[in-house]
Amino acid sequence: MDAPSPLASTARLREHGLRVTAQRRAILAAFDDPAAGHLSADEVHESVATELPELARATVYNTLNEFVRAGLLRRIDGLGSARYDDAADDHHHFRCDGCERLFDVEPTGTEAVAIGAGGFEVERTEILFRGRCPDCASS
Amino acid sequence: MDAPSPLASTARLREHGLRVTAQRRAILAAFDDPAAGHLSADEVHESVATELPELARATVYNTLNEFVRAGLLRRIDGLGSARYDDAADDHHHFRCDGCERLFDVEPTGTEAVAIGAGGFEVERTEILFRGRCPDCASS
DNA sequence: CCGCTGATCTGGATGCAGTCCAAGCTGCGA
DNA sequence: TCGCAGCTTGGACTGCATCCAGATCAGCGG
Repeated sequence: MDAPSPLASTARLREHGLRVTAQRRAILAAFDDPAAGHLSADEVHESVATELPELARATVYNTLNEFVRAGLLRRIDGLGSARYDDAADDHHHFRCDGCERLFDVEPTGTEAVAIGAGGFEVERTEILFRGRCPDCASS
Repeated sequence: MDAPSPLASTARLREHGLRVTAQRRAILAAFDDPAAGHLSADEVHESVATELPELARATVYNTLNEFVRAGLLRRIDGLGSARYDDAADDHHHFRCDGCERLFDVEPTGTEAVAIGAGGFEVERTEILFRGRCPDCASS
């Protein structure tokens, strides 16, 4: 298993051609906790507050956008506010119409999906399932 | 082919258990033009303005939400503002990272996609492709 | 190791999609 | 035709997100 550490954050930033700053390391590190998942900009801001109390909200927004552009994070829309996801492991999502929660899922048969024709160069395929989660299904 | 008409709008509203009002018919009719596609709330408001100049913005928002809940329309997030799509024909989308445009596509192999386990009751599967559209790919 | 410079950070103002609310209106079932 | 639950209105309001100008800093060349 890969241990999260300041070193790891620094390395990942450099690999993606980004300058390394304390702010960027802290923001990226907020996504190391696998239990956190699907953080909003304000949750990131809050999560980093203990380490960097001065961090401006604008910096969080700028940095998250930058990370998405660089391919470090994925942006998830459709919940009230934008949420972000570690792009490293590629999973997909299930959105419950009952409790509105978002779950990570790993569907099968995704390799078969393709656009027939048209000259589109597909770089990524995101699949969103909707319906009822196990909890809401039994009620 | 199915001819768009006031009658058709009225019937579709009733079928979905919705009250029929002039506002609702006009808003639903805005999606009859297949060339329009992916309308934002304000574009709907503008499109209906010639017929119903008094239509309140709040009504457009309320009604679009209602239509999505009823299954008449689909909501598309991720562009600057929310956009809406006729839910009748089920297609998927391609988002170009170059020009930011959204295209309708009809991928193959979608039937094979499924969530292995976990007790999720899937009602709908939305697939979003990302990459470069034909125009942007050649540049 | 030092200084430069363009990228980054700050924080406060600003923009704007979308929601809320109270009052008036209306579709439609009885 | 009548009544009322549900719809519409419009103006106020919320909150996510961006913009801006000045201060700061990472990283490179010397």
